[in-house]
Amino acid sequence: MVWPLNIKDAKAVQEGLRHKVKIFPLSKQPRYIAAADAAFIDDKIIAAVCVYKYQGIEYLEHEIVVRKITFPYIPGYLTFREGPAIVEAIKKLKTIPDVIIFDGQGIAHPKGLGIASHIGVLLDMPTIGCAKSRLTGTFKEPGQRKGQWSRLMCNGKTIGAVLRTRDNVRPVFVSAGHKIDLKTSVDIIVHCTGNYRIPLPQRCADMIAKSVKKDLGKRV
DNA sequence: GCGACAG
DNA sequence: ATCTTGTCGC
Repeated sequence: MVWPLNIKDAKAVQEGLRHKVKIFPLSKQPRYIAAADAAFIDDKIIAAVCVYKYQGIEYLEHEIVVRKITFPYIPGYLTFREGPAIVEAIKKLKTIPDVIIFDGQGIAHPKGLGIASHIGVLLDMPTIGCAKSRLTGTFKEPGQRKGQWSRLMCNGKTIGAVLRTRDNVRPVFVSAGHKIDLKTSVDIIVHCTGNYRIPLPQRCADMIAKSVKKDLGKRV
């Protein structure tokens, strides 16, 4: 798997993959669900991906990958910065997840190819984008109660959902990644939500990445 | 040219 | 994302 190292090549890659994204409902309820996230320290990126059993949201396993950063953070090109390490971590898993949640957008992206959609196409797996803030699109503030959501719009099209995962807290931005649709994505995110704003598997990946970062920091 | 801008 | 202490609120 080759990754571009500059904006020019990255744009070409996005152009070649953007039309390969497929949106349709998940055929069956997932058995295993995973989530990925990353942390940074010096010139390295720490990718963490954890797998949960969908029924009852039970933790099963996690994998970690640490490698050098090869691309800067540029809005709209997050995949090229975090994708390489995250994909490696996903490939190390013993349990193949039925759907993967990403900390970022799915199709709610300027080119319709956020990190969730991009990696979904690369791995040919169902993926969901669950970002903590908006990248593109307009919306009305959703109701203040957990579970309430409003549509994220772009050119008259619904590209995602602004979902309240807890009462009176900032909403998250959910969008279909690949091989799934918005309704199913929202249902899954709601199912994975405990008493925190961030879905449990995603929160787990975040904590693991940060914990590894802490260890790498105190090099003994 | 100006403002926006996932992590 | 990351840098950072205490602090207000459920």
